[in-house]
Amino acid sequence: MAFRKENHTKETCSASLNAVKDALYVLNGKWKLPLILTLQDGPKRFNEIQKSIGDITPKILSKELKDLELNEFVIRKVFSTTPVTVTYELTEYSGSLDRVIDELRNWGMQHRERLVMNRKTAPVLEEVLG
Amino acid sequence: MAFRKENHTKETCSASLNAVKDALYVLNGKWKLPLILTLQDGPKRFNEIQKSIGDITPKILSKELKDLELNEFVIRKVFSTTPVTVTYELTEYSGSLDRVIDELRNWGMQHRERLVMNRKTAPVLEEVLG
DNA sequence: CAGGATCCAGGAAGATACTG
DNA sequence: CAGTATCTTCCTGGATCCTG
Repeated sequence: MAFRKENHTKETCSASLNAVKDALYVLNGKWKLPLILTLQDGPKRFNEIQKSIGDITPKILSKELKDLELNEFVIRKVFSTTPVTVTYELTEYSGSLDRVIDELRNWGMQHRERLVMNRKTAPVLEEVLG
Repeated sequence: MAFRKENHTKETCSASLNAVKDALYVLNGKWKLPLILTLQDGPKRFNEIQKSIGDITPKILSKELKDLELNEFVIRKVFSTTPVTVTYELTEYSGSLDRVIDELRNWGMQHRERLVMNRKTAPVLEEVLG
């Protein structure tokens, strides 16, 4: 129970806030999740990834993969073929996200159902899902 | 265990993805979390909120509060005093976020520790936390 | 093939001023 | 007090072209 009253000093509170922001930050952006998902099929090469998630430009893909590398979710392997082959694959550590993602997914599903049941339109969600 | 291999069809996968995106969306942005946190102290008025989280402009605060209302995390109450008094307070439903936030917070803390231990600088996190 | 370089568009957020 | 209106700025991400 994060941030509950009994433990609600400024210090613990802002520490908690920062931790949550850390977590949100590594998952945020348009491509992080799709990238992680597609790599769960196994190692893939740059162009394979690009095809599999469609419409991502090389620049963005490159940047996103570097982010994922920095956070140790993805490992980049270079093979000295000609021309060189580069593969990206998920690390074991990336599995630590499973619990978080699972929680987000469950909450997200019930939230959408709730809004629909209440016959409220939810522009914020519609925007995201098209 | 989201997105695990055995259940990895395109349909279930993209449904899961969308649910996660829904959840991320409602928590995202610069002000959603700070706002929820400050309202955990109890109902507050517009200007009180503004002072308590510092540096948010009325326009942004107004918009963020409307988002939180749409998602049913916050309820707006108008009192016919002169001048009118408006309070914002958390709904019970907002408590459903506790589990999610808790999971995010725990993961965020261990992730930061991990990166520090590995002596990797983590630009992505440093940017966020200053 | 695997990316980097350059330029550009759109949305989120800030500054400032104003109103019922 | 509780916002709205307008203008500007910044930042993410996209388009296009280029190279070891």
